Amino acid sequence: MDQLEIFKALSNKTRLQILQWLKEPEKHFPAQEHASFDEVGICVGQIQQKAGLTQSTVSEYLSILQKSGLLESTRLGQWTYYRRNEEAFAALSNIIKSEI
Amino acid sequence: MDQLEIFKALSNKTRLQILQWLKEPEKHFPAQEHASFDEVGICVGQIQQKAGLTQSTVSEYLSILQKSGLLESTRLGQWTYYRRNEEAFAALSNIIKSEI
DNA sequence: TTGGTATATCGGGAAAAGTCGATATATCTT
DNA sequence: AAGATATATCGACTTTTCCCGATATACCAA
Repeated sequence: MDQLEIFKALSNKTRLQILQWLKEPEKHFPAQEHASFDEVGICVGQIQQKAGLTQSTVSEYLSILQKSGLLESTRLGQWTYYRRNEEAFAALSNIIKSEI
Repeated sequence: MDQLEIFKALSNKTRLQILQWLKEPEKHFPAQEHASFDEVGICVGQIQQKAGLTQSTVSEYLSILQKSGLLESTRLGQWTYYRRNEEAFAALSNIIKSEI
């Protein structure tokens, strides 16, 4: 758990927004055909549309969030789904309370 | 409480380090003549020495941390003392647990 | 009021992050 | 195998951050 890397990942408006959207997918995204929200999360395309940035930018943002540990990804067919890693958030909360 | 501003403030190795030092001042800094650790914190010069960066850089870093709310400052004579704002850390921990 | 010390601010060069379009890769369909 | 779709990666340009030296400001002491 690299604190610095996590804080860098969180230092961007759009990435913070994405994390919030993924907290309540059914509230922020239309139903998906090929996979369920709960199991694998949301695919890149849906997130990209909502973010209003280019595909390459959003793909990279998701990668940054994943490398930090805050998101997890699952590849299903031609789609990559991202979902929150709630354990990482809990751990971060504790780190701030006790270590930082 | 501007989350983005806080995370940006935390996105630097030296600034994270400073926060840790200020958590246990007596452990990381020599005794001060003009003020007590508990009441006002540590003066810029002490922090600068320990950080090994220039005075201007450290002064700016402390200002960034203060603007984010994580530090508070007190001016006493020609010295400015910085100390942690523990409430801000607690609030941040809660935000991560519940909002982000 | 002059000089000394502590801190803040300013201007700039280097490095990193933001963001894009183009292209590569992976997978599906036919 | 060929074309279509989804995602990842690359190269380039712009903006932000890092960090410095120089200078300004504030306060103190004589």
